[in-house]
Formats: sequence, C-alpha cells, structure tokens
Amino acid sequence: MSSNLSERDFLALRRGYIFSDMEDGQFLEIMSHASSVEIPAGQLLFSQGDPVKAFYWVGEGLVRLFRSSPQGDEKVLELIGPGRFFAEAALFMGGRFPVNAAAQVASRLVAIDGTSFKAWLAQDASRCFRLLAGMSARMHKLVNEIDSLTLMKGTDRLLQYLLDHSEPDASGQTMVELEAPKQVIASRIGVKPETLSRLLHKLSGLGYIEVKDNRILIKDEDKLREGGLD
Amino acid sequence: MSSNLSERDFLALRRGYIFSDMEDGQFLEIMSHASSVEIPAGQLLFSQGDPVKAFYWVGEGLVRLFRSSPQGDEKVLELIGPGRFFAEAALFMGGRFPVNAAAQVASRLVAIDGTSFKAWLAQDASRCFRLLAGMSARMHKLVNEIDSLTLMKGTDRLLQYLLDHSEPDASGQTMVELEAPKQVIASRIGVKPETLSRLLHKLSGLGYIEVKDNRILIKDEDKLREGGLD
DNA sequence: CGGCAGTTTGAGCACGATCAAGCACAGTGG
DNA sequence: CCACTGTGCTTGATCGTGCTCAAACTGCCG
Repeated sequence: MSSNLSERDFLALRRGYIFSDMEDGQFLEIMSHASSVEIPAGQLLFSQGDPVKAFYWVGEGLVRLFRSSPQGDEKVLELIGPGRFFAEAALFMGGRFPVNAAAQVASRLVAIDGTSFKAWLAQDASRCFRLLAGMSARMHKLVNEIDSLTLMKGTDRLLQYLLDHSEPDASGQTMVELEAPKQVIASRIGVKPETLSRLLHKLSGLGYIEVKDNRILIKDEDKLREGGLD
Repeated sequence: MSSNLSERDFLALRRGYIFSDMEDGQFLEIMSHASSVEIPAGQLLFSQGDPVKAFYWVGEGLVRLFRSSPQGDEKVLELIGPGRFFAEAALFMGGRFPVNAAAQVASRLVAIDGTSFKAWLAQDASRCFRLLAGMSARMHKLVNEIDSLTLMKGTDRLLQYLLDHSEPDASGQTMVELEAPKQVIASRIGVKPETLSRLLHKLSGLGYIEVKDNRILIKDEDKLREGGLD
C-alpha cells in the first residue's frame, strides 16, 4: 500500500503551493519522509477522530472529505482532485482528524509525515507563511459554504456549483462534467439526491441547461448567473 | 477613536494565545504597533471586502462577525467576547476581509497592525506555530458549523447552543445567559427570530427549560443532551 | 403619552425531506 | 443467452420544518 514516489509525482508535488519556489536540497529533505499510497475506490483513508500522522497530496484520483451523523447521513465537505493537498491543517488541530476521508475513485496519494514536516516548517518562517496562506484560503471557502447553506436555497447552491465547475469544452460550449455520482454532488451542495434530480429537471425544463448522464450543458450562462427563477 | 493602550489591556493581551510565554522585549516590540479602539454599539468595524490593515483583540464588549446577502438578510458567524482575537486569519487571505464585523455593544478593542505583525512573525517560526494552531481551531469550528447546519435541525442546533453556553450559576443551577438579543442568537444558530421564539416556547412547554428574558434555566440537562424530542 | 425596537403569536405556504415505486444499466451466474 | 441482482437515478405522493406576512404585545426612552 505504501512505497516510494514515482518521478512524475515527485515533480508535480514540487509545484504544489507548499513546496513551490524551493531549493532542491530543501525539497529532497522533506521528500525523504514522504511515501506513495495507492487506495482503491470507496476505501476509507482515515476517520474523524483518528490520530493525525501525516497529511496528503493527490497525484491521481479523487478524495471525498465528509462528516457523518449518528443516523448515518453524510455531508460531503469537499472533493479533492489531482494536484491538491488535504489535511495539512489537521496537523495543528490537536492531533485528531476533524473529518473522514475516503477515495471516491481509485487514487494515488502521497503521504507526508507530520512530525518531520513540522520540524521542517519550524526551520524557516517563510515556509510557515505558505501554509498560513493556504489555510486562510480554506477558511474562506468554509465561510462561503456556511454563507450559502444559510442564505441561499437549494437551487441557488446548485447554480453556484454549476458555474464554479463549468468549463468551455472542445466545441466551444460551456459544460460541466460532474466529478462524482449525483448523490455525492447532492450531498456536496446540501440537498438529498431526489431533490437534486428534481432541481436539474426544473432547470432543464426552463431551458437553462441540458443534462446527459454526468455531463451538463450550460445553455444560458447569463440567466444562470442572475438566478432569477421561481 | 484610536489611542494608546491601557495598562490593563496591555497585561491581558499578553496572556492571549498569540503572545503567551513570550519575552518582554518581544512583546513590547509588537505592542508599539498596536492601538486602542473604542467603538460604540452597533457601529461597523469593517465590511466584507475591505482591505485588511490590522487584526483585533477584544478588551471589553462584544463583536459580531457576519455575512450578509444581497437581500439584506444576515448570518451571524461568531460572537467574539473579551480576551479573544479575531481576523488574524484575514491577514493571509489575500488582503480582504471575508466577513463583516460590527460592535454588538460598545466595545474596547486593540488593533494590531498587520504588516508589522507579519514582519514580527517572520522572525521566528515558533510564533507562526501558535497562529497555525489558532487558525486550525477556528477551521474546526467552521467545519462543525457546516456539519450542524446540514445534518441537524433547528431544535438540535438550539440545544447544542444552550449546552455549549451553559454555566452553573450562583445558586448551583445550570443557566444560560444569552450574550446578545434573541434575533442575533437566532441568526447565529441559523433560524429566523420567530422560529427561535417558537422553539424556546416548545422546550419550555416540555419542561426542559425555563425562559426569563435573556436568561434560560436548564431544568433537565440530560434530556437536552439526548435530544429525544418531537 | 407616543414612538420604537425587540419579541411573541397566529395563519398560511413553500421548500425540501421522506417514503415508496419504477426504470435503466452493468455484472453475475445458470 | 436470459433471468437475477444490485446500484444509481428518476418520479410520484405526502408530510413537516421552518419561512413569510401580519398583527399584537412588551419594555424603554424621548
């Protein structure tokens, strides 16, 4: 399950926000405490409350960060794709993960040892500043999330999600390719799967979008942005 | 509006998590860039999007951190009381405040200059670690907030709020003294004022609590903790 | 006394959850 | 090759939480 890093991951990781603009020696130093982790689809990486031994970087695949209730319902907080770090903040959070993490699809991760990383951080304040900035950005996202859960309705959150994830495709049209099954996206935007289905149907009926499996064509981006709908 | 610090604030601030266990010289160094701010009840301290010039510590009073929607609704994210810092994270967040801040009651704050503080932080990585830990704790709170907004109902959130804020009073009974008007608490727990009123009434009718103005007597803490209610 | 802000209460409604059934599709095994 | 099963998605009917709109009540201050 754990082994040495591939050349490819090694280079990509070096470009991540934590390690960019860094001398080779320094980077090699911390990479000696990193290891590659292969994890099959659906498997749990860690649970809320587990002791934090490392943080992670995604080389390939998709990781689902989520909370779950005693009743078994789960709320997806974030989906982490290739090139991104996660759980860096947990290192400073009293030693326990505050969320669960599972592989949404089979994934290749790099685990960076926590204590080594902290020791390495402590050597240079400018390294800390990177991390502070990264954590701030994540806090900002969380605040935005709270904001939209309280101040907006389900439809609004779906529209926001679609606009945030839309990209022009090969033929120049604005498209969204859902990164995970609809039920996961539903949890991500804070509604039940049935509701997401109905919302998509409604927007489809209004002529705003066109849904085909996990691909959504944005037919009228401006109307979506206004959000004026009843 | 802005002046030198009182002796009292100076000493209390030194005990805050950011500056505790610090040599006098170091502390004096950063305090030369701090100033006292008196702010009347209701007044806005900064708005979302304002450039960040400083972060704050509360000497006396209460500060309301909130988001507001285009429609004018507002969501209270946190109420910051005496002895606590706020907006430290904003320093690293691209230079703009992600929330609004207003004095809930007349307050005395200490503003600590951002650029000086960052320069001071950069001198020693252990200083950064304090901040990293503080920010992690705040992130954890935000995650919990998202969790309870999505996975729990209004009643549950009220119960949680009551239990979190309850303290044994003089006569040995468990009490909650609401730190702000009910409408603000309502926003804090993510319901409308009318709904909070009804929820309190319901719990009162069930014999769980007793409400008298802004004081709430917890009559059966165990039942509240179970939360088994319909 | 009037005016005002905060709170309560009432009636109706809307959004989204729940429960339940049906459908499409892929994988498995007889 | 065709049931059989499981999974994800959709659709339908109903229900409940909490919001909206509106009115009345309270305490407080000018």
